[in-house]
Amino acid sequence: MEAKLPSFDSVFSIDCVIFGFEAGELKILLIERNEEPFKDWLALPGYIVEQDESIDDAAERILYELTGLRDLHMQQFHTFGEVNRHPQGRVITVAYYALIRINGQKELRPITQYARKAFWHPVNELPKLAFDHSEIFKTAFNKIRRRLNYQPIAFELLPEKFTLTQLQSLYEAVENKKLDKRNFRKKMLSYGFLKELDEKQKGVSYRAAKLYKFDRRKYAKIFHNDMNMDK
Amino acid sequence: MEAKLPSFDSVFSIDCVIFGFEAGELKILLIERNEEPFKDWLALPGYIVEQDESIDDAAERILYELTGLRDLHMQQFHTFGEVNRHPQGRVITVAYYALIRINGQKELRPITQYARKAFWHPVNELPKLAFDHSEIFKTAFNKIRRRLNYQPIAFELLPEKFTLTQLQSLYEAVENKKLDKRNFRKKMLSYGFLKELDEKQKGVSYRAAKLYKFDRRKYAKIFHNDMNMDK
DNA sequence: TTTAATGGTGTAATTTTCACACACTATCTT
DNA sequence: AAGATAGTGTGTGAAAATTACACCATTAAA
Repeated sequence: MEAKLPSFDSVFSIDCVIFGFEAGELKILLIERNEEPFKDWLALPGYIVEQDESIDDAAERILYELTGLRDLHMQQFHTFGEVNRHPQGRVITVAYYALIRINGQKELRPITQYARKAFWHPVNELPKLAFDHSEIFKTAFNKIRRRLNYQPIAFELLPEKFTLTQLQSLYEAVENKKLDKRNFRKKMLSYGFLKELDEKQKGVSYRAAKLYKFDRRKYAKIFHNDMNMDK
Repeated sequence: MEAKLPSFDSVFSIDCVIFGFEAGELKILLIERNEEPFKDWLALPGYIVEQDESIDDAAERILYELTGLRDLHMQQFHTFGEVNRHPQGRVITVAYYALIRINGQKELRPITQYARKAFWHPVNELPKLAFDHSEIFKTAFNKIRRRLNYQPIAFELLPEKFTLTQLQSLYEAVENKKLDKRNFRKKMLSYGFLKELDEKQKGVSYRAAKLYKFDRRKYAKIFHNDMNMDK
């Protein structure tokens, strides 16, 4: 290979905005940094891309190293390239998001020393984050807020078996407004991609709700072209 | 500034997908390359980002140098980071799109030697392009096709004063299907952001159509989200 | 058995979408 | 000046989707 390309001290990085839903609240995954710059600050999980890995691969690796999480389906959403966004030099960062089930028991455990810990934090009361991560988060949140209405992303945040009320409260959390219960149910069920199970909720001290499951096959059949849920 | 960042031979580039609309056809701007690799191939206008410019600034500069076009409102839409997308080394490219009025007379004239010429080409019969530019184009086209239905991007492609038939034929070109004239007009006018002018079309050999203008103020008032095309 | 908490259900009014056909007008041709 | 040509401009009814709205049912705990 000829070395015709210029050689700059330029660096690519990846930052991840990982959304989860727990106790009726939307949360994101943060780390506590253990290195300069911004040592001790809270930040999005993020690090530098190696030369011989694609950015998609890098995103997976970096998230794993900082949080112990693996095999999520991450999605690139924006690239941030202001000259001074990193105090130590030119770093362009490609930002990814993913939506996952928190599940209470999934252990978060940084593999590298670069992060001291990783934990879930509600999106409503986020502190100031390192670098331009607050802006990155805002962009991500706007993206998923829109996407919720035409892509089946809600089901990635809920347990595999969920009640209609849980589904509704997720929509309410993301859109930040109350929805009408009857209309919400009617509409969701009318799509035809929710499979009613024979099971009921357990361990609640009130009437147990039916459990449902998202049926990916039916969904794909119904919206076979692009994943268009609206209109 | 401490030099803590690793020093890789990694390069950022920008590629631009510039859409225009002329004679009922959707077109994009291509260049003929004058340098290896892919010398003599057709490609999207694109080049390498300098160290001291933001990626948005770089996009403007690069488009200007390769095509002579300036001051378009470009929008980042995806970053391509496969390891081997560039035969000479690691190059991650941030892709932008813009929609502009072709206007027949806008001169296209590369400033650098890097492109031999720049010209409009219909999107329907695109040849194979250099690098992964065919894929980049496809991604861009899908983006604007969706966006057309919830953002006022059509008006950037039309002359300032246009007829409803022109507007309709643009929608038909992008969505690739015929629309009903009466319903289309009724719907467009019902939004309330088209301003009917006192002028008529000129120089046509049939009944002249009324001209309309897109009223940005009214649009902003009605859909009080900001007018920018991302999110 | 009562209470507290949430689950589950239907109908009517309104709005939006869609399908559909013909007369009008400006220009060009002969 | 008469006719041909080509695109402009308009309304209605049917069907579908959206909204507003209130009460009884079930479970567990007190």
